[in-house]
Amino acid sequence: MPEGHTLHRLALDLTGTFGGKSVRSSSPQGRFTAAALLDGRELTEATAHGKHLFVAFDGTEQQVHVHLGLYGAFSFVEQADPPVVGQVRWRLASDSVTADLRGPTACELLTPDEVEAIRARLGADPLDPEADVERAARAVAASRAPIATLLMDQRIIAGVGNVYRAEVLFRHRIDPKVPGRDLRPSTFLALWSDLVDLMGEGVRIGRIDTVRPEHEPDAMGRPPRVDDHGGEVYVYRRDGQPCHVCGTRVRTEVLGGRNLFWCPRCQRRR
DNA sequence: TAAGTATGTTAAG
DNA sequence: TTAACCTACTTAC
Repeated sequence: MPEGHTLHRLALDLTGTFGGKSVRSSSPQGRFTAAALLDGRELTEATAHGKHLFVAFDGTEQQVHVHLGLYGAFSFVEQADPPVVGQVRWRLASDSVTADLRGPTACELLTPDEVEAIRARLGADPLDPEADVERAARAVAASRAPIATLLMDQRIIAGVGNVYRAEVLFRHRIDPKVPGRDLRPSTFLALWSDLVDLMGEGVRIGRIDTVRPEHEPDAMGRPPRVDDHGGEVYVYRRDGQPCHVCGTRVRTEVLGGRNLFWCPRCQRRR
């Protein structure tokens, strides 16, 4: 379930599990041939920028670059040598833990220049305290594209995916189709600030929860509500169902090749 | 068994 | 703008 929070959490998990240890590295599926070059090396650190993961090893400048794509995932098991199930592109293992990577769009060993080239084309990451928010704000203010498209443009904001964009726009009652240039700068900064909070929470709890306490069903004596993807949300994939705030049916439409979800009543142009 | 779906990106047209 | 790609799981037949 890979939006930016997933990758940052993964970086923490990989560093926590394997950091400072020599690891075994292999590609059971065979498609990551460079895996063998890392076998026996010490994993120094894993880091994330947006939806990209980088894994560094002792004694080489090269890093493994992983992009999970739509359905790539790591799975951790506390076993030294579990049987391989399915298509395992990359297996990392210590004496006691094995991490298997399946279905990534990218899993490759890159030179420092190649790593830098990827980082250079990524925009501000809400999960990076050093992120250049002003640069992102300028790009948004200069664009005629809908804010819903801009939020997912990784060159502007790195790490936001389809769930966070729908949810953060709902939380701020913004019409997804408002052009970036028509958005007040203070509104964009409020969106950004909310993304910092929401995605930080996503890293901590490992899923996307965006519903404010006052809209929690628990507060009204109803059972907790968790959507298919495992989090609690206002509009994402809730098309046809009543808005949690006003009861209007949530709408969906394909925008820029992705499914957009919004409440036509709560999110009106103002 | 087959088809459809998914929190993404890239390259071709 | 569309298709292609990587995988696992759910739903339809």
